[in-house]
Amino acid sequence: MKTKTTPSAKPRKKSTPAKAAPAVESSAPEVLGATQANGEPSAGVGARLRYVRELHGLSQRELARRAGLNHGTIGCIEKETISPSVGSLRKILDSLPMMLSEFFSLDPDIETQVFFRRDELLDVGAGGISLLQVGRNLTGRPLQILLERYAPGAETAAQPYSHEGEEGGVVIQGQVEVTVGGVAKVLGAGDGYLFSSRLPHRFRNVGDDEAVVVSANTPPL
DNA sequence: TAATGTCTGTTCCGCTAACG
DNA sequence: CGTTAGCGGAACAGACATTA
Repeated sequence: MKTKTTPSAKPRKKSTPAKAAPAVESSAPEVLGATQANGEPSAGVGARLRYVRELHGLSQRELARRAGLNHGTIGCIEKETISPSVGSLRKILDSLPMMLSEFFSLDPDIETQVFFRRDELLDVGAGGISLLQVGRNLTGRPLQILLERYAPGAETAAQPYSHEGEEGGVVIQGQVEVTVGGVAKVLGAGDGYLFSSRLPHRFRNVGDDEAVVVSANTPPL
């Protein structure tokens, strides 16, 4: 259909930028396929890239310009006719900006989901604490909503910890000792809290029954 | 008409097998 | 073990097709 009228007479680069980036290269072929490291099927790199690009309102050419790649390469990646090297993908994501881990945690099918059934909540908790997150992927979102369940005696950490952000919530059931900035308070059903996450804080179920808290965190932990 | 996406042909690089 | 040729694939430039 389309014929290339003149063979490329321009001198080509001795090495492509992607392959010249030593920080991300290894001797083994390092390309990115359509499955995650854990082997689970996932949206392909192409679908993810298209999703992220459109999320940022960029055309293939604009994204290519920012990343220092050819627009045809972006198109091929999105159509999954090629698997980008880690170097190339990194350049693309750096131009957005986005981390590789964020990119591969994206699920374009879920990102647009508005309503979540109970069994669709993602449990991000551990150690006697169930933290059911609304939405499986919060990339690009400033807010995290959790349904927290604490087994009797369960605590978020042995020592209070701090981090950037704000958090607040309401105790639905049970007795939860909330320690913020060295001040401890036992909250019961209907009680709430709101504080800067920069203050050292800790949660502990001091009751005999399971404690339930609905909380909001920004940014997501 | 400009912007955008797709396609084709070419070049270069890395891997692998064959060979000395 | 080192070298070399062949092969596959990433990335490129540029042209064509589509759409607003």
